[in-house]
Amino acid sequence: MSQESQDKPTRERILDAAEELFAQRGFEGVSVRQIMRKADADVSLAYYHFKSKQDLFDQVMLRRVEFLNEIRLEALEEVVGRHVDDEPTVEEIIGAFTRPLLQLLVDDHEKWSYYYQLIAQINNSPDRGGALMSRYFDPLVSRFIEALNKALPGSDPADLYWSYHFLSGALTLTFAETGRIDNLSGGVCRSTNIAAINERMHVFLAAGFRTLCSRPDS
Amino acid sequence: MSQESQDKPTRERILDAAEELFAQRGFEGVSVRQIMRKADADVSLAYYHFKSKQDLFDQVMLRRVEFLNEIRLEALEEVVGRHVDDEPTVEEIIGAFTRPLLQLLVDDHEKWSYYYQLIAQINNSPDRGGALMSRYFDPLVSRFIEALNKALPGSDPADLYWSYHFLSGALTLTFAETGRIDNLSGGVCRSTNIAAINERMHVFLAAGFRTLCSRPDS
DNA sequence: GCAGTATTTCAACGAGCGTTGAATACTAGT
DNA sequence: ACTAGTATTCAACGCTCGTTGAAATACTGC
Repeated sequence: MSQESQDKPTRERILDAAEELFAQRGFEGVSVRQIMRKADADVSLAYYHFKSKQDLFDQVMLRRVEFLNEIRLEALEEVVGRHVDDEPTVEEIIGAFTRPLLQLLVDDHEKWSYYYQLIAQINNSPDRGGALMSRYFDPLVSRFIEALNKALPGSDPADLYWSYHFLSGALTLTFAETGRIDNLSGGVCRSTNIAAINERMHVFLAAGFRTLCSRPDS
Repeated sequence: MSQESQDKPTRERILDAAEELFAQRGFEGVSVRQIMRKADADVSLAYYHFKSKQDLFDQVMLRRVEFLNEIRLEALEEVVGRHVDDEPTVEEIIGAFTRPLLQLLVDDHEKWSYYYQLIAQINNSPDRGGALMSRYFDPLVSRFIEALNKALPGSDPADLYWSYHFLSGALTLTFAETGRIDNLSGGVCRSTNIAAINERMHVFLAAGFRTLCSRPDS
């Protein structure tokens, strides 16, 4: 249980409650009344602070996305700046893409885990998932793919985009924290073990990129 | 638009309509009335053929899962049987895991695409996704991981399970057909281009498995 | 202490929700 | 034609939904 009804402003309490519930049950799976019950505030306050349920959802998304894009872009620029004559490696670029996210999860799991779960659901939602993810993340992603293209010279663009697609799926399922790997592995692996993920994810993904994007032309 | 109200039995028409709508908007995002409107049948017929909305959802899942598990197990046994003295390669095993699914999508896209989208959503649903996926697929997945363990002798089990986790994320996002890669790539790649996926997915994933599961002990 | 604004409470609206029971139509077998 | 079972229609139940308007309160600067 998360402790609500602190001294936070009402608007933030609503956003926190909405973030958690939307993450777990989706936009349609949660009612405004349930959100406001969790935020410990009257139903109609939702419509004082936000225009509609949809607007509340949008504000939940927007609250954190800009910060995420900033720190990931800084991480990319950092690894690029570290190389003056040559290009960064695939591993370094993918690390810049994934590590800032994992670091936030380590620093403040309560704050970020629900948001990541929400992103995971949206990324895999056939309804409007593609459009939403593109709107919020594609400018950043294009920068990363550009860098990867330089690190893997002569790659077929389609190979690069499909590689990123596989990366995106692996990353967001990891953030969904569904507990399935806990069941499957009989406890050997845990969804919430960020250190274990941090050791492995970039290794797996960089190998995929390298092999798919460096194969001989077909 | 899919053509409903054919000469199919009512129960199947309901399942078809429910499958499509659940896939696109999730369990809570669709009402029984909407399903029955699409199935071109009276609302109460849903409760003649099924016990409840939840039961209808379960039957949608169960209708196809057994067949999927059968053909994928056969594909695995086929590649194992092809090797009498040695073990199948990682590529062959992953191909047995993914190719039957892709083949069905090629053979009858109308029939399978909504079901795959539903699986994609469930796999990334923090609420009950982990439990559902484990229930339906883990017996089969364990067989594949066993085979992969033989193909990658001496692997750390945690590396194997995490590798499968990344595979699962990449596979289900691909099945979600969200159209995001269409946006991102500016049309270079298309979510529905199964041939392009079939060329690339097993290459990317097998490289990930090999590299992560064969690295020196840390 | 008062004006004015920002926030919160209360009560209600029409609509759609999941679900049910009773009445009707259809399809065999005798 | 009668019956028995299966399939379908119709009307309705209590409930929750998203949203709104007006009244009440709390807060802020003068």
